[in-house]
Amino acid sequence: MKISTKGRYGLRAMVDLGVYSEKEPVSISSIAERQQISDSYLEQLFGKLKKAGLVLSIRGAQGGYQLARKPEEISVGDILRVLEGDLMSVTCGGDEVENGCQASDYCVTKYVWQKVHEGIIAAVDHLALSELIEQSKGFHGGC
Amino acid sequence: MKISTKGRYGLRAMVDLGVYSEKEPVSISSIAERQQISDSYLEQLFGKLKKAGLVLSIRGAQGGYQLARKPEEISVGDILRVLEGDLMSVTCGGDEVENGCQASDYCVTKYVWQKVHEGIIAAVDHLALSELIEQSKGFHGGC
DNA sequence: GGAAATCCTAGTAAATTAGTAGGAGTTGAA
DNA sequence: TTCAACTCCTACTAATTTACTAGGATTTCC
Repeated sequence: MKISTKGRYGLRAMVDLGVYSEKEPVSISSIAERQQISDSYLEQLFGKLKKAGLVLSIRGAQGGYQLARKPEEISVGDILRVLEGDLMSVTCGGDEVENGCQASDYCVTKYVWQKVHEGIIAAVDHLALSELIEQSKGFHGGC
Repeated sequence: MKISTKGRYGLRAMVDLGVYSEKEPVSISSIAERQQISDSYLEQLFGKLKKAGLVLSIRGAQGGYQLARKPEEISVGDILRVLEGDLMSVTCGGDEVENGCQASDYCVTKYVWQKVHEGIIAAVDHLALSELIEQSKGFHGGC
């Protein structure tokens, strides 16, 4: 159970974007350089983020990306859900009762996955991107 | 971000074990049959569970497995940690500050992974296997 | 017109997951 | 004492997912 690079890189990139795109759009390549992430990989992530309506793009020279909403209105959960897919997918049961669940399957364990899911969601949805951006602004140098 | 079959199967198997092993040891094959899981795959999982001290085994004919502790003293977290490895590993920073963390890496995001980790742990460590066993006993039929 | 950018899709190497296979060792019971 | 029912162990493999890379098409400012 771990977060993939999509989520890790993507979140870092969004914080970066929040810090640097207040006035002008920010290009993928500048984020990539600052964050030490491959250009083309980041491109893909921003494709998803755009499709999900979290960022907006300006094409052509001097173009780039900006946050689509105020960073207070974007939660970390919004970002991770786009990049990681469902956070904690509980296949057994879920919405459709029909599929998957065999007779001998104790669905008791489903309760566990729900609890875990709730724990993750609580952590991630109550945290706004703006908080990370603020922290990041007052933060210089290594770890 | 999802739980693998190791965690899902393993947890179900442990509940099954709790239900059926009160008097006699329970064989892998009987669990496998009830839970519709491959024998040899389950074997591997029980290898780990045994090594971790969560179950104990009785070899030879009429042998099998039993819980090593009272189910109230085994948390779901104990089980999942054994089977899934660390729940939510936060590579950046973590214990060693030295490795991985480059100059341009905003460690702000590390805060997020800690929060998520705490959320998962809270859900999973405060839930005893016994609770699932009880639920499961009063539960017959499909989902 | 050309450079700087987004956009889009396909491919691919590496890692992980999920599961098989096969055999060696142990033990209770017929 | 032999056999069947077990655990134990480890190596192998197929499928899936992850983490990229590559290359080109399109848009737009200067």
